Amino acid sequence: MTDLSIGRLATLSGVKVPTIRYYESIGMLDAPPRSPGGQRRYGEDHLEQLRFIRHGRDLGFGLDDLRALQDLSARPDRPCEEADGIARKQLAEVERRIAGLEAVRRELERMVERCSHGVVDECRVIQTLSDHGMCAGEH
Amino acid sequence: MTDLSIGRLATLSGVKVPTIRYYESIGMLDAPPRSPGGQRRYGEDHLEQLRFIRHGRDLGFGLDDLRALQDLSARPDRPCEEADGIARKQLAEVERRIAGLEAVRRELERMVERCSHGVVDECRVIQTLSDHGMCAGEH
DNA sequence: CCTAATTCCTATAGCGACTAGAGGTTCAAG
DNA sequence: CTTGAACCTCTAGTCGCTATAGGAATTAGG
Repeated sequence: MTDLSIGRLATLSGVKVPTIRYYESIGMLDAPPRSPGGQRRYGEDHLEQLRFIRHGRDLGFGLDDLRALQDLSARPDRPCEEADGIARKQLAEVERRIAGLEAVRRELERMVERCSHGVVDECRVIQTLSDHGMCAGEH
Repeated sequence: MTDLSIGRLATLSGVKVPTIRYYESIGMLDAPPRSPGGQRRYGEDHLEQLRFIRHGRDLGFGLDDLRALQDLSARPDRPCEEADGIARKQLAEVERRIAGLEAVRRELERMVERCSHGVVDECRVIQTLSDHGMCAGEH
């Protein structure tokens, strides 16, 4: 029975100490038992739980979605439609964000490429931001 | 001399009314004169300024960067190096974000594709989040 | 066993960039 | 002149943390 301090758990999970306490405070992570002096003492199960959250966050899931996915993973006999739906929704959102950022990247590239390195008055960067007509079709 | 209400300015600029007031409160947008009853009355210059901000926000610039760019655009005789630098920094940031999201998209696609639509216990979505080994190399 | 350094505790406030709501006032159309 | 939409200020909330203050507990070394 491993007996991890919060700092050790932070190192092993890649989640910072204040973030772990924050997760506990909002009910994302189970509250662990405490040492005689009142410090948190975690076990393997907490480490698992925290890695689950961490991985989900890295994939861009919101904490609400992760709570739902956590609840589902605790009920292995239920159909996985809901989990699948959450993942698909997230995939769609990520694709939407990529598409938006690609458009942004193209416009930024045009800005930067055409910059003549002269004075502000002729600067493509400032001009692009000022001339709303150049981007009217994009948003 | 156009004399726009805040609602009209919001419609013309695509920036919401509370956001316009927020921009004024943080000094992003010049405070306009007021009607006898105390309501804001905007001119063309404010519309220009707000469109500049809006366009910059759409391109992902932070308000600090936009403040700097605004200051530069008011000094047309200065070299545009700084503006160029801000734009390049933003382009790099956008490229970084796209790369991250592409990796996320690939992992989400694997999750969703392999979902067998069975029960949670065999669900690829939940498994992927739980099995940290599957993603160890990616973050 | 004692001390010093490190880690831990709670509680509160702040970040960016808004958004929402309450409760009241002004304006413009009919 | 009335009505209802739009406006006003102020405060608090959103998301997911992060930072700070002021202490208490733990651990490593001597």
